Amino acid sequence: MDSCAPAPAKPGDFIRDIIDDDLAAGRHQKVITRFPPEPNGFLHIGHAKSICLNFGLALDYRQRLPGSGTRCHLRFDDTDPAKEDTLFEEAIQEDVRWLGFEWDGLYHASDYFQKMYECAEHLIAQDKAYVCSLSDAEIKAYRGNVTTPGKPCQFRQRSHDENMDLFRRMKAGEFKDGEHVLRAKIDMSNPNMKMRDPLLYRIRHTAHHMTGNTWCIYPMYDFAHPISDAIEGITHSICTLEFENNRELYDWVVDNLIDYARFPSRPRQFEFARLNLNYTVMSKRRLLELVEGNHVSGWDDPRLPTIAGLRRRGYTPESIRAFCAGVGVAKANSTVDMAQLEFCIRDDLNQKAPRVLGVLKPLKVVIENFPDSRTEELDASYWPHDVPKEGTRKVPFCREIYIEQDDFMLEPPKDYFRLAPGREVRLRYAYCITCTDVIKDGSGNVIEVRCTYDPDVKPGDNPVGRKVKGTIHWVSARHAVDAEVRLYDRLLSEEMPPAGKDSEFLKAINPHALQVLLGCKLERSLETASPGERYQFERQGYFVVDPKDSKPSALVFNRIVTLKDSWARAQKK
RNA sequence: UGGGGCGUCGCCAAGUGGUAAGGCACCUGGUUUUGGUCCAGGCAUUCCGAGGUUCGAAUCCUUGCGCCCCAGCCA
Repeated sequence: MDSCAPAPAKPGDFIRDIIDDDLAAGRHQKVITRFPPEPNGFLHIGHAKSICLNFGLALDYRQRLPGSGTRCHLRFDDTDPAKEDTLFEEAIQEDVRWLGFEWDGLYHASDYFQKMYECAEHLIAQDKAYVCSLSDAEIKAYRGNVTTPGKPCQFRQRSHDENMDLFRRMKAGEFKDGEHVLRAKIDMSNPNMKMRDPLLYRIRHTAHHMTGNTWCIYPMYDFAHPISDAIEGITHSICTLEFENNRELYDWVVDNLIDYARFPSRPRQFEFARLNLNYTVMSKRRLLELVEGNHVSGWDDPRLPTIAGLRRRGYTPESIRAFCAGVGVAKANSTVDMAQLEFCIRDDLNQKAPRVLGVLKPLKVVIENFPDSRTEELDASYWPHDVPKEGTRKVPFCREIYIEQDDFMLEPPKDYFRLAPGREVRLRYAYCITCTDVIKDGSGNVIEVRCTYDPDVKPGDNPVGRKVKGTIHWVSARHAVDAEVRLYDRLLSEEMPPAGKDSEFLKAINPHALQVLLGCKLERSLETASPGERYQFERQGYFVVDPKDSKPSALVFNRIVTLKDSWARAQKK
């Protein structure tokens, strides 16, 4: 803020309202949040919403409460050794940083395994937990269902001593996976199914990527999460709506341990609606299926809504943050329109991406009255009049050029103002040309267009006495740089993937989500474009030099997003 | 069916008893050497429905309806 004008009424959201209230009531003097991914997959744009919320909260309140210790942790929720991996942890850290956030402390739930174990023994000592030796099928049966209360099993009566002995032997590795579990002793007939003596620990003879073989019993999420939060002094533990039922258990765990464990805070859980986007999939299961089933090239495939995918697609962190801010934080389940995300990247790149000329589907044009021996070097601005930036390059103009196939029509409709037999168009930054003839192949396809140019109208000038409505892009045939261009579009061709539990959604994959174009003709200046650089190919869209596959000798561009195209939209009607 | 949540424009979303913000999308028109950008205008007499309280209700009460979540030794 460099203005002394009163800050505009901040949008705010219900979480900030709660925090403001907590601060005003003196319940907290600082705010500590955390972003707690499980390292078993890549982050996607839904996580970005949570990241922006949690880290954003820390940033905002640190400003308001300087020196208070307000912060946001990154914590890996690594309580299930079978699914988690260091590989994912590295990718997650890279993604969080790329989005523009830095954590105040990196933690693992596994850092607290010893403490959690002690808490479990404490609960046993307090008769608040017991070792249950039912099979998983029996546990399920005893739990009842949403309309039928569960019922206690015989093991619920075990003595403290027996429970303690069994639990210690579980830890010592005396039992096989599944033989016993530790459960909270709460209420088997509680209307909230999460409270029907939930499992706290299970036996897993599996090496953990952080703790190795130190443990063969691992805490469940509902036990590990509140304890981790409380140990770290988290004040506001923000999660998604599906955990609303778990909040009662979260509170039970904290309340039953807070005096014993002397937690530095009494954290509270708050739930907000996770992000859903149409024309794509966001669930871990579906993303995993796409990757492992080789339906995409990997976690960073530009068709995916993963952070890595969006990054490779050419999205900017700023655009993703703007998107998250625009979407807001609330409690109603919702599905945001992909058009909103596309708007954000166009809006950002409009100011950031230099304009260049590139012909994707080339059609040769010969300008008959332009000498073959001549080359003109024309000035072309990198920026349109409305972007306040300086910079130009020279583009060579010759007798033979390429234009876009879509910019020529044999029998154009009246409102088509590009090139057609007898029609005149302006070549961007160059001359006006008139089509005098076309050359077709054996099957009647136009393979070359013959034109003449008006030497009296200098590049940059307007012809006198007539108006030339259309301007098209072009590239000098002799100077063009060949490139591969990957045209990306929405992952799915349907707004919502079929609901099926299985792989139904695969049928909704948009076959045109990736179209590879070879032999595209780009202007000479792009020869030295380097990986990660973004450009606007005028009249077509925003493109990025693929960070992985592009080589100086074999350029590869990814289409980030098309430009809005009111002509194409009008055509559909 | 028990419990927990949620229902404001096509999609998000403010609003917390004083007479429906904003963004996206869409539609009009203008500017334009990008059919881009930008600019101007339009876009909910009504807030899931029905009653009620009140001078006044999206906001309070009652009662329906709809949708989501919970029956993993996943998170």
